[in-house]
Amino acid sequence: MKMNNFFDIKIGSYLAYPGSRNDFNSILKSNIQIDLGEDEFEDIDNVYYYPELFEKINKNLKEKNLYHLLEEIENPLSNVLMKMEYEGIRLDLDLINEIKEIFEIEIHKLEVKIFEISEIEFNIASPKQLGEILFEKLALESKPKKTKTGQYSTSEETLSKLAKKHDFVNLILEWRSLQKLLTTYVYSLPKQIDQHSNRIHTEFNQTLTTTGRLSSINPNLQNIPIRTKKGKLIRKCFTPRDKNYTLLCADYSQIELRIIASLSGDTNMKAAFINNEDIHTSTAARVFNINIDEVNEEQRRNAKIVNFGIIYGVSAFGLSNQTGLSRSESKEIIDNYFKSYPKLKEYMNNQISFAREKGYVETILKRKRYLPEINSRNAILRSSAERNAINTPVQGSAADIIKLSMIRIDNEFEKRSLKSKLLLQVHDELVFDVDLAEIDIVKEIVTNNMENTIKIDVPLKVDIGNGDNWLVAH
DNA sequence: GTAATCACG
DNA sequence: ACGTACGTGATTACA
Repeated sequence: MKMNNFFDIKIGSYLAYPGSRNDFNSILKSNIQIDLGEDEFEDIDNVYYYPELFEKINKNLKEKNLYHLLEEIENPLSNVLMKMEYEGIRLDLDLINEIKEIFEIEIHKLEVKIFEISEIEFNIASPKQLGEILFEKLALESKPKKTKTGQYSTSEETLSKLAKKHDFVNLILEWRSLQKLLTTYVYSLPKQIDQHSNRIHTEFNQTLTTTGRLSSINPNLQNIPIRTKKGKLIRKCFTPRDKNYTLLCADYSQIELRIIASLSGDTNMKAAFINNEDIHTSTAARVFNINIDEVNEEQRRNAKIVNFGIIYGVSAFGLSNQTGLSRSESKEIIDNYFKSYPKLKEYMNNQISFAREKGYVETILKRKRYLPEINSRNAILRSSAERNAINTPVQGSAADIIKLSMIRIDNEFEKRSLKSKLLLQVHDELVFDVDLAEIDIVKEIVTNNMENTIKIDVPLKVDIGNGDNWLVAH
């Protein structure tokens, strides 16, 4: 076969493990979006025997400008993920059993109190039964909110509003969060410890998300609790492999906002990051037209919500929902926001135009997401595609950056024959099991690669720390 | 199997 | 005039 017309695909050199979800065929389908039609092949070696397939792949890579993404990111990453899955992470069984006892005593107390008030035992976990108790037996609300299937809504949001007036609802909320922690983490994680390695081996899916992020299953180690006091106890159970090791956590500070600052080229937002300002405080100062040192907690909190909203494709309605501000106040804040960061509005409109014209949007490494509904006559579908057009380049570029960092860090570890291992990726964070003797060099390698592997128009900043468990390392 | 809920970035 | 934030996975209840 003549190779001159083809890119030199190094297929096979990376895909070391049979049966992986992240095989070459899946990567082509999801990340490169190559439709192989009826020509699907299971065994990667086959591609060498089917010149027409080989040609089809190369034609796609060339047309879509995706050779680099396949060759420099997704293929080598599959090998890094394989090693992370193989390595696993240690769970402190004694500690999680202590936590189990504490939680079980507490949840039992809650149940006694709840049934005292309801005067009848019912299944608190059943939204249907709970709705009937709350809104019929106890009649806590005159016109209760319903879900789309006609059931009473008992979501956290609905219940939190009710809880101000009725303490009973607080008991339900506490029971729910405790039940969640018990079933999803305390009971389930110990069952997932591998018999041979005594460690938990998650599986990373490289070919699932629409934006280029990874996902994690069996168990999902990308949603280990951290936001609440009790949740933090769960995170504390993840520990280094032994007393000669420490867990190291490195996370990007505000990577998505830095990316949108860079992509939009907005001078004001770029300046905030270049001057190492607190972005939410800076935003509050601009939006509310006050000095940085005059920003109060509430203003910063609202500015933070707007900053996130911008990344998601904000509307005045969505903002007022999140903040409790009125619709008109929200509109005013958003108007001020775009006056403060004028290029951002322009950038968002440009992304939408780009998607309408080309049918897709792309990240800084040319990862593409196709948005066929961007030209739909259905306003709901169209606005959804427009929000995707804004959000995907931001979320996806962050995924590009951390993926390339992971590959570089892995290469560096191999080159220096370090014992320390990359264990987990949580979207903007990497977790390592670090040999204490290597801590200084590992910190240097990790920070340097995460901050400098891909340059954008503002500095990337990494917070790094280590300790005897995942909670204190953070 | 789907809906509802809630854990994370 | 419309309905409303982006991306995931696990658990439980229930049709």
